[in-house]
Amino acid sequence: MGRSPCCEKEHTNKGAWTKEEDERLINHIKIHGEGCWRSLPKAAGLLRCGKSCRLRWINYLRPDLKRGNFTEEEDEVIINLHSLLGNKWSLIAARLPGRTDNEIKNYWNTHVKRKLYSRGIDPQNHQPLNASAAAATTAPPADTVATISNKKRNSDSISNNNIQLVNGTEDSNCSSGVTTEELTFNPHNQLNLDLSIGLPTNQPTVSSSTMKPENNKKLKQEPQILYKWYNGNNVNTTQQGVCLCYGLGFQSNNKACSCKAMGTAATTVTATIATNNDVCRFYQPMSY
DNA sequence: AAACGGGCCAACCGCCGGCGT
DNA sequence: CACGCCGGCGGTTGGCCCGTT
Repeated sequence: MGRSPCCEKEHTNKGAWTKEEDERLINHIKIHGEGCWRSLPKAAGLLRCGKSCRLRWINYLRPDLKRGNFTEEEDEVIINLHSLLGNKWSLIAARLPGRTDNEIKNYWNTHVKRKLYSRGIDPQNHQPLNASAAAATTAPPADTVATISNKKRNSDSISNNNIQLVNGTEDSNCSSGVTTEELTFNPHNQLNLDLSIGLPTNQPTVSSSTMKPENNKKLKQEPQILYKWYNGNNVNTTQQGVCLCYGLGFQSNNKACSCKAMGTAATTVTATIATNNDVCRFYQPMSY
């Protein structure tokens, strides 16, 4: 069962946006900021669905968008992240400043796929084409393994063959544990993916021994706490930073993993080992 | 010059999760 | 706990553009 439409179908324009509509939208957001998309069209004098306004703004009108061709570096980042995340375009876009999920998705479908095919790589599972054909009969494609389904995103843990997903593990070096999704792919080596947005230091933490479902639930609501923390008294905001982590590496038992830090604004990178569960972690404080 | 076909990309659609009541 | 609203996401579509015949 689908939801009812977000707006009345009648009396709304569809299709390509006119220059005048763009200007109305830009002016409205300049004055009022990004607020309630549902009420925006009426307030801005637009005969458009709120979702349409949002999409137009995010994908086309936003001032921080980087227009133009993708660079080789961006290509490689997209390929690497897609091999880990699958079609999670919004997550991939989060690592490419100025690029939108829609743009990356289109670029993937029109350019990168072809590029990978020309390299003899199956874009679905990032395996050599001939090998992936053989593997298809014996193992699930990488997309199946590496994709965190939206439908399962809230599960505290999921075991599916060699995949284990843990949400909000507070023993991460990202002390906030605000949003952490770890993916442990464990055929023989462990391929670890750690994507998180959090606070690198000074954030109240919960010991793993006290970690219970209700605590986990509490952690998921912490973006509100984060906001207060940054804006509250007695906090020197110049010393704080949002921690944007991305870790990838193969690890061997009890040895430092070979995590490769990605991102350009890193000031330090710390790699550690979690002795309990063989999950490697690091955090990468980002200067504000 | 016209017709055709493929590529590209902005926009739409349907669904989902979070949140407030 | 149930329900409805809203924002966000990924998949798909439709129309424009451009190269080829």
